[in-house]
Amino acid sequence: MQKQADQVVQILKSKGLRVTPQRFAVYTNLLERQDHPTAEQILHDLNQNAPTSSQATVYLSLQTLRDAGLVREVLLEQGVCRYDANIEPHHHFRCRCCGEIEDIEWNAFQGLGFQQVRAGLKVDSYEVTVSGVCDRCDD
Amino acid sequence: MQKQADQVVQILKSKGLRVTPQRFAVYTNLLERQDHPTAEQILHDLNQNAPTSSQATVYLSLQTLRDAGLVREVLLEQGVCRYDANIEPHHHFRCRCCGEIEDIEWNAFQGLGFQQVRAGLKVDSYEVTVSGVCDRCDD
DNA sequence: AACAAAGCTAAGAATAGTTCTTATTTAAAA
DNA sequence: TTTTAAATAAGAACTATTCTTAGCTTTGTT
Repeated sequence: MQKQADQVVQILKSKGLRVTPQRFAVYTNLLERQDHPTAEQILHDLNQNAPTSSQATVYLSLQTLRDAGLVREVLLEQGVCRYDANIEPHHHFRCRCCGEIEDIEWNAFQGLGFQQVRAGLKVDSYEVTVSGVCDRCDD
Repeated sequence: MQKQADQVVQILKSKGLRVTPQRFAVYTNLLERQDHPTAEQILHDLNQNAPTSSQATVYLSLQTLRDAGLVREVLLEQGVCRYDANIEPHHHFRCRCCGEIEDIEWNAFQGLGFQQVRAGLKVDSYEVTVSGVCDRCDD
């Protein structure tokens, strides 16, 4: 566990970021979770026991981590910005019943070709967003 | 042109919506555009010459049209909700330089299979979001 | 043609999420 | 240590969206 913490410190430093307790807390919180929390949820989670980060700091930390490429935003609902510390390329599934978002591994959609995208567009990346019902809701 | 207006009226009525000037204006504005405007842009556009719709009415009209399945929301940037009157299944390309969003026809990604999505998930629909640089920016 | 009922709109207030401002504090390099 | 550039806290400000309430239009019914 201590080792993991050291790794996180190294990752942050390698991106040229100063390792502050707040920034560290935001990032490790995201790394530990499997869900895709909002800034608000992270703030609440961190301050549950003792106050550790102000609202502005959480928002700013998330922006900083996003700019450093350590977390990504997930936008699937209007007005809701979620965060994801899984920066491996992957896709998302969203249950239209409970709203839960879960990752889909990258190679679930092998063979996606770009032959027919019009010529002028230079493709950097892409992502598939799947909508449906998960097994928790579909009983 | 008059004919198109009649068609629009018929479409709205077929969804059980009353045809008010404001709602009609919002919908035809969206139908005429190739881009993916925000509520704010539509409001501005409609009120450019003479005041025709209040802010609340535009927002509510868009919600109503969305619930009726006549327009869809496009969420690709944090805090920005765009609207699209193209309800044929299709994908989106977003230029990371100018931010423009353009449609990609549905069959540009034929052969997407769902074999490897985990068993519990029931897939209703999906959509590919492509990020890159368009030819207006890449000179 | 007039009426009633349901639904719609305007205007501004309210809300939610996010960002900004400024003074203070702190991590990390010298 | 000392320095200094960067980060934080607190609350104000801002932006996009939604709500509230009163008044107005369609549309179905007479």
